[in-house]
Amino acid sequence: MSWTDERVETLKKMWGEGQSASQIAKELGGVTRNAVIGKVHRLGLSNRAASGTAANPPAAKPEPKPKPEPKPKAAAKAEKPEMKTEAATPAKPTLPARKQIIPAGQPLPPQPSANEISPEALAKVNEVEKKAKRIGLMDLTERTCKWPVGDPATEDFWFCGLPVKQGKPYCEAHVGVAFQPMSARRDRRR
DNA sequence: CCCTGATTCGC
DNA sequence: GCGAATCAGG
Repeated sequence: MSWTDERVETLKKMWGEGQSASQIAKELGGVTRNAVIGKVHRLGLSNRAASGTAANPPAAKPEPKPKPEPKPKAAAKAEKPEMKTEAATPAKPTLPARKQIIPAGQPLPPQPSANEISPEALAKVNEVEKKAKRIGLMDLTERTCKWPVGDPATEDFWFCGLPVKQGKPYCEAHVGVAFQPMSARRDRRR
């Protein structure tokens, strides 16, 4: 793939909209986020306002930075910065979403009531639940999907456990059914 | 671990 | 000009 006018245009547009390099790369296809970033720089449209990272407001780049020469190559990597700041997470005592603790056999009332969720999203969830890690409450971490599956009062209860969609408590698929846009949720039918 | 953008440098 | 590898940070 090469940087055709069209592709560059899309790149500019998306970058302007604040899309991440990886998203842009995904959209364009055939390129990696590195390629996108590289192009962005070459085009000179780098710093998108004062972003959270790479702060360099005024003049502050007189660091020639000779050459760290940080490549011992074949040397074993027995070095670990290890900036462990956060201790282990002791598992959450409460369920992340939806109240539960309902005796088995009872008609589960709310639950992510299907029916008014986009069919596509539901289908996706069904697929995903086949590959789910099926982890237990104690195995939940910041990056595991916390979507509960099954009846908590039964042995047949587990959490999705797939990688979360960064920031969100659920994986891609479950985010889809968990956070429905108001617009899509309201009055589907018709 | 996941992700971000920034830089370098052989091609 | 290009972008993988690397770096630096969240």
